[in-house]
Amino acid sequence: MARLTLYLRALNTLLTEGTERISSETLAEATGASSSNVRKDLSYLGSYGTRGVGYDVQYLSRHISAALGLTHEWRVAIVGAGNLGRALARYAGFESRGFDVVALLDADQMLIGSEIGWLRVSDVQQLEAVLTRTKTNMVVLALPAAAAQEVCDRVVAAGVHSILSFAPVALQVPANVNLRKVDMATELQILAYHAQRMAEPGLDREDGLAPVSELAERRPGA
Amino acid sequence: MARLTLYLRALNTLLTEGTERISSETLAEATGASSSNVRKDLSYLGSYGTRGVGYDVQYLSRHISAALGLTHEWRVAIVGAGNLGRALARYAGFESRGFDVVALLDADQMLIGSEIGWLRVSDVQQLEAVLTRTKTNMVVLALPAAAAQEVCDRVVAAGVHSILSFAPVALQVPANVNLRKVDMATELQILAYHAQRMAEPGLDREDGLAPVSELAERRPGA
DNA sequence: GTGTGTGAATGGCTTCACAGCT
DNA sequence: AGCTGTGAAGCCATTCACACAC
Repeated sequence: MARLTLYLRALNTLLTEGTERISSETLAEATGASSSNVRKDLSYLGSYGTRGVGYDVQYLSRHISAALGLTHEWRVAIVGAGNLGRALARYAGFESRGFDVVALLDADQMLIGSEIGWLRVSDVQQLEAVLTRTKTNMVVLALPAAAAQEVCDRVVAAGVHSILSFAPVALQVPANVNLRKVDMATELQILAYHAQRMAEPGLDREDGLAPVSELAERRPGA
Repeated sequence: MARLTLYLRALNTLLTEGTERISSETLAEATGASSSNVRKDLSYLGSYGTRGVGYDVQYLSRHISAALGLTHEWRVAIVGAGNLGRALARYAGFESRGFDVVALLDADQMLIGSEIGWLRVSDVQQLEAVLTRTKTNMVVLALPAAAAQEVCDRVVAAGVHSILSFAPVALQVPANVNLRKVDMATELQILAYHAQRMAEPGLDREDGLAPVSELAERRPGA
């Protein structure tokens, strides 16, 4: 599913380069997927390819855009104007893909009223009013764990159904709200885990221990 | 697997609160997983729980840390001192979990030599020297798509096996290198997709169309 | 009774392999 | 010949359900 967005990006790049046709194999290479993966994914959207030839880049790009809901205009508010919030507000990658950042909010009086990029920081106390006025339909939470749930509840109560959270906590939301989470520290920890496994000399020993017991026994009970 | 890091975080919070025991049910709520999920995950590390009682928080926390490789010291270099790179460099969440940010590099002469947080920006031309000097064993790529692959290759050649990329491209790395990707624009697009699906009035109609054909037919061929 | 540990069943995603169209 | 479209098979993760330990 996330792959569709990668296909779309690759296709748009190809478009600007003037490429007109592409095979599943080539598209797979460009996006890091497998060719059967590409074909299966695209077949779910309907059969837009031509056997023996490939896919028409422009035609395909248009259909994926439609399937992804990029016809809709998305108005994004970022809550939290700390390091991350500011970086996101200035990130050009959003605007270029149909996501308008329409508001930036924070609780810090020092920040409220200041300009970040082309936005003025609003007071999070006026969250509801700001979301309504700006017609926000998507919110990005870039704030500390402690404040996240409360703000999240208010965002939901204000009628926003799509939330992307960078706060390192498990937020509780009703079933009709769509919540996605990005957690950078977790990403690093997963890397650390794999790095450790790969460096582990025990991996090439030849007894028949399953990975499970191996892991359990490497650190005997404290 | 990513859940282990969430368990660990929740457990550490509980530790500071003085909680000594926890059930799979409670831990599941705190992390957004299911209780059978928690039990299965933990059973892979060995059987550290007591039937009818639950898990010992401190004991469990220690074992998960070990399993995740947090005994190792991780030295992280961030390549790219743009908005995102600077935000990451100042992000406190890394240091607190055993990841030391030891270098920040960029290609922009305007930035090289300036101070961000407690780091001085190095010239990416001296990448190899910096990585060696700082004993970096993990790299975060926070740079434009166009430059990502080249820098990535150099990082790999310099002997770093763990890379976290924020660049919106599919990077090619050898099999012995661990690469993870975080892509914020993709996250927003996935949200947009789901929001669109939920708003779709066609969802509650009663003909027997499978989702597949429904999607294919919503936008008839151009 | 309470809550873990774990086989069994389920469901989804990925890969394989090849028929069929150009 | 080349490449898509798609059933079939395989694989992994999640959920279910319950025996068992406390």
